[in-house]
Amino acid sequence: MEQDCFKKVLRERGLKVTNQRLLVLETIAGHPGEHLTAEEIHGLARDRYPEIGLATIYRTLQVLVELDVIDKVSFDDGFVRYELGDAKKEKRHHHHHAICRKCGKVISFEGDLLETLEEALYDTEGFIVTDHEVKLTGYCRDCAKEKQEDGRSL
Amino acid sequence: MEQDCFKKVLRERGLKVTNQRLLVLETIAGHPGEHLTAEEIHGLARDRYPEIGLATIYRTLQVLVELDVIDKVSFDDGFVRYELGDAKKEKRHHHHHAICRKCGKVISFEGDLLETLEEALYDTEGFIVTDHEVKLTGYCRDCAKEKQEDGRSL
DNA sequence: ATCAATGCAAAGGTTTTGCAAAAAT
DNA sequence: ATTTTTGCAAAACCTTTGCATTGAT
Repeated sequence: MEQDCFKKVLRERGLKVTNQRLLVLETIAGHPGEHLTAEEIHGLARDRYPEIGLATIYRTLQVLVELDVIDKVSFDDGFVRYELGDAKKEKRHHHHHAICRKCGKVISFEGDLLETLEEALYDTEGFIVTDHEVKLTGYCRDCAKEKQEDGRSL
Repeated sequence: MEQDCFKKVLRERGLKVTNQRLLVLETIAGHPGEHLTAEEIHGLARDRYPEIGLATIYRTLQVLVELDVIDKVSFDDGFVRYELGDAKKEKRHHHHHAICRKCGKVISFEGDLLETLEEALYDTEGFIVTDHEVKLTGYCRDCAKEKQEDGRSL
């Protein structure tokens, strides 16, 4: 059970197991593939626990990031977003994102290209990689089309 | 001359060539390899142009990003940072960053691993990549050592 | 002369913090 | 019983916006 593991990790660090912390984790885990903001998580969590405060969400997210349970991602739209970390489950997944500069649409995909890079970084700098993110920016199919049309009309 | 090219790009888009815009670009160009925040750029720009306002910095940065002259990067420390874009100079450089989770140190390095990924993305999704960033998080040499020691002592 | 860009100050929106009350160990 | 965590509200923070003035074409 995923939850027991989380409880154990909390206790190992001397942190307390609270309903709020379990709920935040469950909320994120319940929306796989999405990139929720703190406020979105707050909204979802309140469905099941109406008195939970936004500050608790933020504080819990910090804890979860620190414990490597979730990852922070940012698509440069002014929000920090969170998604379930891969580190715990398998050795390495490899979630990457392509972000449209025009409409902001995010395409997620997987790929395994970074092993050699990460090894080289350890060899040359002694840097130990615990997570990675590949962020591609550009134009999605629809916006690329529009952009081409705009160019013609100008 | 880099500046004449920039002036041309501005005029092509119907934007005006102002001292402030030139100064912001020069400021960023004058600090290669650094990842300046808006406020840092403001501070540096004011040395040469004391009356320049922070709002102008932000507005100029937006323009420069839109013109592909600079790139936005974020190291999840609450600041958006800017660096000179590579797109203009050569076909593709490939600046990547390794960010220490503990001390925040950023190691920049280069690598060319993404061509196949970008081609695949175009083939499957029609997504046109204009920029990319590889962000590795982990522990730098010093912090990795500390972390190991912390673990022992607990 | 026209229209965009600037500077200032105020507003906006996300995230953090202080503190008393509540909950977990 | 002790210590952490919560919730609320206020504060802090970076960034954007409104508007009159200045500056570029």
